Amino acid sequence: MAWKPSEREARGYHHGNLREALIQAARELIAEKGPAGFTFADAARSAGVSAAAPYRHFRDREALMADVAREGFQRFEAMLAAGWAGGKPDPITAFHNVGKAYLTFARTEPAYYAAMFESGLAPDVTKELRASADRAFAVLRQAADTLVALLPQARRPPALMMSLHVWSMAHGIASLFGRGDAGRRSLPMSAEELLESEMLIYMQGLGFPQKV
Amino acid sequence: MAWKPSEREARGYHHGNLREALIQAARELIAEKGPAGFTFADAARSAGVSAAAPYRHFRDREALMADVAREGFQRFEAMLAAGWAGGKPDPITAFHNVGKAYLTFARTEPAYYAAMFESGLAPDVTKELRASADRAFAVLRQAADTLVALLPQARRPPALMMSLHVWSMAHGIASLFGRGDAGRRSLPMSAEELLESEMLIYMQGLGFPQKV
DNA sequence: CAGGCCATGTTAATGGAGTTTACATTAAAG
DNA sequence: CTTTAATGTAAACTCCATTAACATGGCCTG
Repeated sequence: MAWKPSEREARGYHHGNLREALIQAARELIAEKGPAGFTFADAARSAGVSAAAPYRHFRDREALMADVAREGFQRFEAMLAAGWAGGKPDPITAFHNVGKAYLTFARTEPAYYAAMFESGLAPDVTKELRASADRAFAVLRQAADTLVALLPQARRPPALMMSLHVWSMAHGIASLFGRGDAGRRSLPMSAEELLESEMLIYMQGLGFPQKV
Repeated sequence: MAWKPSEREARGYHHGNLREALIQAARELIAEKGPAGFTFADAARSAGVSAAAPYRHFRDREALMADVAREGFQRFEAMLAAGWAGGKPDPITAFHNVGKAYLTFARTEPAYYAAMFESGLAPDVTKELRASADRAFAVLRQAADTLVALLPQARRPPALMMSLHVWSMAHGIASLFGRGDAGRRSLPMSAEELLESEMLIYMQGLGFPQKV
């Protein structure tokens, strides 16, 4: 009775990298059925191991979710930083690119995005989670620092406030219209166009010129 | 063997208004443990009936959630409309009051808000749900109509776009900073102040005067 | 290269909870 | 008084979480 000899042969008794495999499985399940749509046992099944195996790597389901979110924030940070591109070609264009990167991430990585923002996870269940989230926000914050420095000192808004404003715009649009999932609202324009125009008007209100 | 005679006497064999009682129970459970934090059976337990009773009123958990959300959108609409107050005392002030009402709703009715926006419910699982959501948005939309009419025709933005922008701001802030739940990020200012300043800058960008 | 440690998985057992079907009771109508 | 639809109940069934006891094999040490 050779019980699934191929699988066992393929990976042996030990999985080799179960931790990452579980995170990957969780991502796929979240993408399929939402952040509440999987159980610890489901993740184990998807990874091809017994239901007890995950306990060697994660205390419980929430710990697994927290690690998915942490990984997500790391990639998010990288994506926002790539959008900013050190302020090239000019700070204002680069700022808009950060906004685009935000929406691109939400659309191309809905599973990470859901784990990060819609899983009901407290931002500081873990020191590491909180830290990675802060690092991602810091990209936005630092971009805002650069931008306000372009304005005459008398009319500089607080950079923290400005970064919170832009974060709320991007997050609002991503949450409401950002994902391709069937159920979303239809729009007369794309989420990207919507955010672009919103940021444009906002920055006009702060007295930025359209271009540098 | 008088099994809980008092309760039975109090309501008789039939509950009388189980449907509403289940919605109420769901709200309390959502407020406690988040939109994923309750089951059909939990709701039944909270309402004081057996686990199978809810099936007489709702096809499944999702149908119950949809009705909570529908009720939520109705109250939401009323709250936004009260904030608008027909454009009194003046349209710009009234518009800001709509924003405040949005945040107030998110804070004072976190259960409704979660069911409406964070439950993973598709906007059109139900005709009624979709309709009630549209009616709530229509308040914002109509306020925007009134506002753009204040601008000289040459510089009028599309009112639909403007309403989507403001919706995304309010929703973004409510989602990120709006609830008192322990886990949220700390801020240098209140969510209300943040939204107020954001809308102010945005409207300045559109060329609105600070006051009428 | 042998021996043994220990991280990693497996099986099995237990307890608890959710869902669902078949049956029971009440209220209201004829 | 009987019928019938609405409303609940009870119990079977399935699945999940969790733990304990055992198995495997990679890798360090001598």
